[in-house]
Amino acid sequence: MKIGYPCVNETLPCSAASTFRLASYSPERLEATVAANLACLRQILEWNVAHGLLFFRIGSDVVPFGSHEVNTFPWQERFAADFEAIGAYVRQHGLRISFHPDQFVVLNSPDPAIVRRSVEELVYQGAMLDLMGLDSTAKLQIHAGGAYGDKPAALARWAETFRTLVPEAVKTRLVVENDDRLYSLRECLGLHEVTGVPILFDNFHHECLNHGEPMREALRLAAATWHPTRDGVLMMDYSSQAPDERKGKHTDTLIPELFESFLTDLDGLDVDMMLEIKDKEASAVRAAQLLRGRGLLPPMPAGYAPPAFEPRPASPVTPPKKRITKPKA
DNA sequence: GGGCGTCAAGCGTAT
DNA sequence: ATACGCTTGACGCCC
Repeated sequence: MKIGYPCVNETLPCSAASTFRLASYSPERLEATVAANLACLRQILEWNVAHGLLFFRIGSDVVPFGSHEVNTFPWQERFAADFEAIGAYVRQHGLRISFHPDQFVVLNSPDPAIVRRSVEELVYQGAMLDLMGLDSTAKLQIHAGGAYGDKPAALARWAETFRTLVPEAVKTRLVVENDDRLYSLRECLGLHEVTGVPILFDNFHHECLNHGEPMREALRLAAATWHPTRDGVLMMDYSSQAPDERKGKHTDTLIPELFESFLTDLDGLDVDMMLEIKDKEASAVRAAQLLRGRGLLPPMPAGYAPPAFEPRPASPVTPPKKRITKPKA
């Protein structure tokens, strides 16, 4: 089992997701930003190894405007050696890597232009994994997309796009995650049956949207869609409901009791677990400690001391930030 | 040098 | 009709 967290390390003083405004685009700016992002990515991966966290989701903005037409900079060639060096580090330490292209990637949109841009974004993110020399167990994780008032037709469109418009290099890496409002685990499993695409399991989304499958059973249904050698072990996102917040909002920090309860449902199934929790590596470190205590992760080297994180206030003193409505002109 | 409006991209839902 | 949330963070203008 490998434990990880997405995109951002809040301990390190660098960011692997620096970007800039489209209006500020220049080749020089692009080159400098990618160089800084890759240098930081390397630092994050080293920090993770030092703390026993072997799963990481890289942010979509390593190459700003990576699939935008404004970006004609030959970043693949310019940074080939840098990507390869990071890939060598990943392989050396047995790290698992994923990307999660964001909400604009919609393979089942009725709008061909949206589908085309979505495929281009997947090609961009897949190319980074290719440049790192990682095998097909490194994944690109997306959702099934919109419903457009007719989910069966929308799912059929997804499968047809996958079959005809998604290049082979992306197909081998693409996985679909059950979401919390539209496409449940069961519907994603239907997509797997038609296309063979593995289903990335999100326990929190499954709590929000399901057909009565118990967690233990749901985990096994998803795990069965992953080919052991081609895809690797099941990737999953772990989170839980933020107390006293809108339904579907992720918790700010790991709630150990709920996590331990989830481990009961896991019941020995091997997974690589991404903690989608607001305080990032702090909760990942705690989860890893908890798992080591149960013998589910190997012990850290003698003398290892986990970092001390500032305990967060139990409830914010300031009211939640409210977006100010823009006054009409 | 702090505050805050705004940022490439889509979709469904709440109000 | 409009605003919001989603992996939100951080850019960059304004004072």
